[in-house]
Amino acid sequence: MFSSEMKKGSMEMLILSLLEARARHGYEIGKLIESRSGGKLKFALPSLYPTLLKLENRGWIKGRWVEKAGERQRCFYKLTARGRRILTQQQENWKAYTAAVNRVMGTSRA
Amino acid sequence: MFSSEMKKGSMEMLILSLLEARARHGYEIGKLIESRSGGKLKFALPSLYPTLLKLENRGWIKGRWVEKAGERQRCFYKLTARGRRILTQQQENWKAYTAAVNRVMGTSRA
DNA sequence: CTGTATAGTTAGGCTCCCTATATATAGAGA
DNA sequence: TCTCTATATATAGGGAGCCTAACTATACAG
Repeated sequence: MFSSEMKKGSMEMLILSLLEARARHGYEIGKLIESRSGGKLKFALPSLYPTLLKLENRGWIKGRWVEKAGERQRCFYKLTARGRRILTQQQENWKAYTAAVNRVMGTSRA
Repeated sequence: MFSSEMKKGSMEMLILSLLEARARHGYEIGKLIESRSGGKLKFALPSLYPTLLKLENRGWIKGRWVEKAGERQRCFYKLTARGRRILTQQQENWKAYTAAVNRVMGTSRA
């Protein structure tokens, strides 16, 4: 639905924000973004996994592999204390950014 | 102020929207985005000029070189009829996108 | 005569997200 | 039985957008 250009920069914030409530695995995060946006916002799954690793390397999330009998193993990620602080920053930044874009456009007819 | 990743995809729409009122040259567009956003939103000038050429090649804007005595020549771009239609689409798309992102984040605590 | 604002250009590079492809398991339908 | 779909993760290679560095050139202020 939306171009990949427009979506750049928002995947990180969305992942962090979905992990705020509880630990989730990659596939679930991808599906949640899609369903909660009413199918409008989607990210390709192979884009998601490297991003999760990157966020873990930064110490913003922490993954734990879980293996159940007769099930494929899955990695559940949870938000770290640092990730929570970063999320707050990113959400404030997002608000300021959309406000700035809207302000430039809103006054364009002046 | 904002990361280059976050800004991806918005430069085009902002250029088109600033040309809605009247023809402007590249430098003016860059400075207008900065001033109208209260200095928060900035694009590097060398990024602006190739984007203007790209938009012209797509037929969304039309440039005209103006030379005045004792002044450096400047290229004034104006919005074409097609560019005006594209702008409307992009603005609707932008609204839908920000709404989708906010919806995913807003329900993240559920 | 030096610095700053104006105005535009070229070159090279980084990051994000994409598609294509591969692996593996479970369940539904023909 | 065979195929398709959903679940779940990973690697490789590439396109697009914006960045910085460095340059040309004019006008004006100090």
